[in-house]
Amino acid sequence: MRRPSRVVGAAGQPPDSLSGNRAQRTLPREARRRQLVESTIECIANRGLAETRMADVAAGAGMSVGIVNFHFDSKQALLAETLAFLSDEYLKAWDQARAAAPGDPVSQLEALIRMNFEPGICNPRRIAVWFAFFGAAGSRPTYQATCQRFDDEYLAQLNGLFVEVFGEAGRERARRAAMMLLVLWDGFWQNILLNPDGFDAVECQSVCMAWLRGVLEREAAP
Amino acid sequence: MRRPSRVVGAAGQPPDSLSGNRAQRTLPREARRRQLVESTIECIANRGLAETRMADVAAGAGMSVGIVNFHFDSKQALLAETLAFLSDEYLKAWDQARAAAPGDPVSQLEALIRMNFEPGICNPRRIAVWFAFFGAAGSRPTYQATCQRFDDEYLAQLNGLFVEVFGEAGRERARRAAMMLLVLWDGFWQNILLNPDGFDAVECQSVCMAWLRGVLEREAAP
Amino acid sequence: MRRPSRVVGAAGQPPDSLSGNRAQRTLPREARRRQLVESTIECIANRGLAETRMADVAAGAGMSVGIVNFHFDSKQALLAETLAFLSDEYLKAWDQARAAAPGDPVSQLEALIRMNFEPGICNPRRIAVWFAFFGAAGSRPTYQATCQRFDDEYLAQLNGLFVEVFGEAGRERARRAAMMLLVLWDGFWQNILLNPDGFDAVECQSVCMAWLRGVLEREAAP
Amino acid sequence: MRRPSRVVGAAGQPPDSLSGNRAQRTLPREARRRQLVESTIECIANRGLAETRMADVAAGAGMSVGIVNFHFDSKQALLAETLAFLSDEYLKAWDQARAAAPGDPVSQLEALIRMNFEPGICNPRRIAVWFAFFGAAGSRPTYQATCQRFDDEYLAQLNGLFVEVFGEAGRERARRAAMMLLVLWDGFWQNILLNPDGFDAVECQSVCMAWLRGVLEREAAP
DNA sequence: CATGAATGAGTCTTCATTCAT
DNA sequence: AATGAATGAAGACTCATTCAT
Repeated sequence: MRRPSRVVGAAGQPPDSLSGNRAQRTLPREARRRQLVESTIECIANRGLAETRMADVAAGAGMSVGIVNFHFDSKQALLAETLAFLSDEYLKAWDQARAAAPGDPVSQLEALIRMNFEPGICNPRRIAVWFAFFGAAGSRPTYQATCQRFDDEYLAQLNGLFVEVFGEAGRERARRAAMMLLVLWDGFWQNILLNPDGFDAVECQSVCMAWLRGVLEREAAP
Repeated sequence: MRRPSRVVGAAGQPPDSLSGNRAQRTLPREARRRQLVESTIECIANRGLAETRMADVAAGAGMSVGIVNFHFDSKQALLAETLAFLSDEYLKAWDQARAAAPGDPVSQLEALIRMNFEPGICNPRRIAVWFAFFGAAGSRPTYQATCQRFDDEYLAQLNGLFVEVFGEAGRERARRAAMMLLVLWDGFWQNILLNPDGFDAVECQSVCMAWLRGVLEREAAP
Repeated sequence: MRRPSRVVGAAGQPPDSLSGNRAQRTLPREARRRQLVESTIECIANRGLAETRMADVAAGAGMSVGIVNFHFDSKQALLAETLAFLSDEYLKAWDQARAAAPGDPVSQLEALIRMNFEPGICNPRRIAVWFAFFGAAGSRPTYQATCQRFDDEYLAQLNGLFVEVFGEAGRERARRAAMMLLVLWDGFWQNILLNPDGFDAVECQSVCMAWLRGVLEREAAP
Repeated sequence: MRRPSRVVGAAGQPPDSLSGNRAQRTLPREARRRQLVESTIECIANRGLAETRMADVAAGAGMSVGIVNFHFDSKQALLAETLAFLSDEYLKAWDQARAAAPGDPVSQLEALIRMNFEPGICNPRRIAVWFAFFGAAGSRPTYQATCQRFDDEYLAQLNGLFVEVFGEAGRERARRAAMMLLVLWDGFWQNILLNPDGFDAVECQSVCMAWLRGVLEREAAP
């Protein structure tokens, strides 16, 4: 666990100093919030959602407990923000993957599959945090809403890509393929979390790719 | 030293009261434990794992708080038992599905797919509870172990069935198909939990079936 | 810990049996109470007064919890009875020691000193129980009263013996000697309890005897 | 997740309130711990060890329950600290008594006797607390260890003083005298606790002094 | 009489939130 | 803004006592 490292200037410094590092002393509001959210992610990954204390989060960020409640009205707000942060991170990775890939639907799909098993997105800590929220989502409409909203969006995009592949006549096939792909990601993530010895990201990715090839071949073949 | 909690019971009530929800005074040990586990499942489904109080569980079972700790040494023990109960229930459904189906591997696989989306197994309450435990598994080795042990077993059985289908030469294909099927179930469950409007059990089952048919056709075709 | 050994007849036996062992089935009330008191002493010696549970006492006596409350209205009553039992046991040992010794005051005093360090009276378990009650006596007038009443009696008797030795003129000396002896016993007991490595009963007794000899010599000498 | 305990404090009260029994908001860590320990002593004296509740201790110190666990990890830790505090207090009184007295062994011994019956050390409340711990010591090795360690030390010091008096040839007499004195203190304390009507500190002290004079005279006489 | 499951008030402990400094 | 001691409601767990069987 990170030791509390004073982010603000050395304490010896007179508080009324007008020197240039005064700006440092008060980090931008957003930077502080970001630090706290990342500490929250660490804590949840390490100890679980229910075992994450405000004090742990504060200590992990090298701040005092008071400051957490200063930046987030309540623990619930901090957790909601943390989930939003993860969602956003994933959304950005998604958009970036599409933007960086060639425009043809197959390349786009392959890029998304790759993205979903990249270490930055698909690592045990991140997955543990996602599932901590999923576990609470059953009884927390807020979390469920956040997750659902994104799912709808991703499903729609995947659907669009498969429609490009299968054509208008393959609308139903496209829909099912989109569902399959979305579900495969979730399922693999879950198994990477719960059965890390049996599943590793590289193989999971390759199974997804193989599935995609199969789907496309059957399209081409008959 | 504690004072007697109740010197005279709410004994005004006639013993032949019709309020049937009052549990019988004495019941077999296992029956009581079972009642408490089922109340726990209800509570977790309703309020979540972290928000489930011993008092809620007791109230849900129409008992007093003391009796919960009488039958389970601690809240953790109760939760562990609840997960074990769910695991066992699923295992029984699995075995029963296989036993009731014709012996050929395809029938067996179809039976398992059907089982996984049957209302008794795949309903929002049950899934919420499963995911509550998955969410905590990231930080609770006990839960992870319970989940992992079963996963290994199911993966092995699915693998065996697909080997029967694909033959010895298709060992690698069988392995991947087994992983795919396992993962599909998990992924669909997750989406039924998080996006109930977008996914319903019937359609999920049909997508799984379609996937299976596709896998088999490709086996038969070339 | 003794295992619960059914005192009553084998359960197979018809309850309405009129056979002779029926008398066995229901042990005399006093015998039952005595068993429970002795179990209480064991428990207090092993775990302490505060850590002694009614259930422990019952288990130690091989009975059910219900029977304890049947024989003693409350835990307090059981504890009070236990202290009374110890007091009585000590009183009997005292009287017996005096009765068995020659009538001269010195022999009587020596007999009492010997009695106070006999294994039946002065053993770590008994002492631990005594001090458990002394510790509570500070805040429990009932205990204090029991202890005080006996102390007064013993002090008076010792006083009488020393008056016999010192004569009417030595009334004050007798009073002080009596106090000293009473206090020596208490103090040695305490040290046997708290510092068993530094104090053993045999040496304590011998120091008491030496003190007594000293007192008597000084009487004889000048 | 817990709801805020108090959204708006009883803030109507002006900060310059005269209710002096309200502790200052922030005080040195040690000062707070000290306050709590002293409240603990009061509680044990009033209600006994087993009947002392954390809430009582907090209330007695004019603080909230939470702060007790903030300064002491558990009730056990608080009690252990309280015993340590008493031990330390006694040790200091002991050392101070010796330091303030003339260097000759007899003066030292007299000073120690006086100290042991001074109101600051030998008062009903303090004694009740000591015996509460002694009573629990039988089943709590921690307490026993604390008591024993000091006893050994005091016995050694007394032994040293009596050796000075009796000379090398009187080693055995010195040892016994040391034991006697230690034991007299304990015994008198016990009787002051249990039989306050029969024993008062002043007379106890005088009996000890008389005993000491007797021991010394016998040394001088023959 | 005897049993032991059941009851529930009481206790310790935790921790989100507040607020004097 | 920042700190961290302080607050106190809430929850897990204990255990004397009761009572249906």
